[in-house]
Amino acid sequence: MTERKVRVRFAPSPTGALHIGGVRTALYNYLFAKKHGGDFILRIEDTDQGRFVPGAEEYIIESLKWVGIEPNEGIGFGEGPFAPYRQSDRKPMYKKYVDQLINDGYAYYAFDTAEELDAMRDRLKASNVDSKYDAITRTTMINSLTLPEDETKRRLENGDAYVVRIKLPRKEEVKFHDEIRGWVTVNTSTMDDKVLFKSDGMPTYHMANIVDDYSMQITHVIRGEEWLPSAPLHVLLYRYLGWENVMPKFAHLPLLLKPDGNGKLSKRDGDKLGFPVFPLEWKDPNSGEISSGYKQSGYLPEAVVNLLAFLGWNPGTHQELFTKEELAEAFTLERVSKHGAKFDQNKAKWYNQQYIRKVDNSVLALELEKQLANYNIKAEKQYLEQVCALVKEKISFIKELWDYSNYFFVEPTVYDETVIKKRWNEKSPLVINDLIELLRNVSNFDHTNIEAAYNQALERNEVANKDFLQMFRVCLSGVAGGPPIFEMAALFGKESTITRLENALNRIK
RNA sequence: GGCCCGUUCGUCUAUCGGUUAGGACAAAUGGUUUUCAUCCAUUAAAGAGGGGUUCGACUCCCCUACGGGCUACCA
Repeated sequence: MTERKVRVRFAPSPTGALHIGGVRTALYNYLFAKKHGGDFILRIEDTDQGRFVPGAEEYIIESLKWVGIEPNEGIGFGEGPFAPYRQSDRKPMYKKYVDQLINDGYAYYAFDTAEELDAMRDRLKASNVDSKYDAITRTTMINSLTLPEDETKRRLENGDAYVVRIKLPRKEEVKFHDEIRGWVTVNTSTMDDKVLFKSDGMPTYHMANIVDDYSMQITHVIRGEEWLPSAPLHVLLYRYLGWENVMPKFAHLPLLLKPDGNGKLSKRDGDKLGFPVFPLEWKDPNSGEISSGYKQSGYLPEAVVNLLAFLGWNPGTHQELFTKEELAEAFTLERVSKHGAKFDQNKAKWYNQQYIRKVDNSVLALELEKQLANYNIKAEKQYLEQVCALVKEKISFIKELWDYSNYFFVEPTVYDETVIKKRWNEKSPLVINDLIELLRNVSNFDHTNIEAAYNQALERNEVANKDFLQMFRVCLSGVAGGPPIFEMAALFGKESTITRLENALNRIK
């Protein structure tokens, strides 16, 4: 094969939300293309009209945009020189090649009805034989191989429903090289005469896939392992169409498995597993069921890219944090693992934490601002940034910003009971009163001065720091944990700090 | 059932015939933070089983077991 520009494609079907395994497949394609200075194409495989789900195509596009793995050609990303990129729009292109296969003796017409096919399968199953439409069984079925030539012609002219099936040799080894798994050999005796062209005039996946990859000059097919069994069929199609010299290289990715170790991750898992399986929130148009998305769950796209990249691939070094660019640089199909990977929530959380810490406070402030809007709270930008700086390393997900910072915006009305029960005593009101008085006289309300006033109040009442510090925190914020107390108070400001103490005094008894 | 692919700590994985089998997440313990989170240190944790090949196998071959995928006029 001559040196061709690397061109890869991600080719999902718009049958629902794109799940996270699909995003990983897209990512690996993207990384591979970037690594080799090639093109990454988005093609929509919608040959099954019955399974079309409205909104799914838009969802796929939005998802890819969110994670930042944008194709440079294809639906939703500027149609390139190989348009159209939606198989339903390419419908007229396929028939020609199907006819070519028939003329060359590699495919044939079949007129069997669904009932007849079922009957054949039942019959074969009953006699414990593999129930497939193959070199043997096709001789007992109704097709252009068993029908007289003029009868076939008559049926076609009459407009009878038909499909076109590939005519596989009875016994022949099909061998192909997978970039991840090495050589794979399958005998055609275990395969069946797959339908290439459906009675509704649409090609099946197998046919459309080969014609499109060929005509879009795809050099590498990087897809999920579920396609491995049909790869020999695809190899045969390239051969029969005379395209073997430009056949793409294949790489079948290991699957993403459910954490409980039972089966592959699927769209239907929705939220059942306790973590999102979709990049974006998805509302099923049929059931109305809403499934959460990584975005809405507070994941950063950079973290999703990084954690997905490591589910089935690793650089062979100890580095675990990679930017998209670094990934593209380091990525090789050679280092993709062969076995399925269970999704690990903890690791995902850890990745997100790492990325949140890297995010600039001003960016987090914007997110916090959005969350505050839900409560009709407005705050100054500078204040928001300072709050974010204090709480950022405590959170794992963006959406937790509010949970960890709400008391910066709303003065507490309830106080952590455990702490109060343990620490509140007859001296507490005295200390607080002294503290209020001392704080009133602090002119420069920064954390050192607050701390000095605090220590003075303790001394006056002969109270030990450890017996009161957390009490102080609870009076100010209502909760037992949080950022350094005096810095927190400094951010509240003098007025609010004093009000909070007064409120606590009135409410706690 | 048939065919294909796979199998290293609980999880993601490193190792490409010779290692005390390494790292990360999670866990446990201790320390720091007089809180939580962070951070630091420490601990525990793995080659599915059986045959070969070899001076020597986690690594190569075979068998078994187990896991996964496919087996539609779905992709």
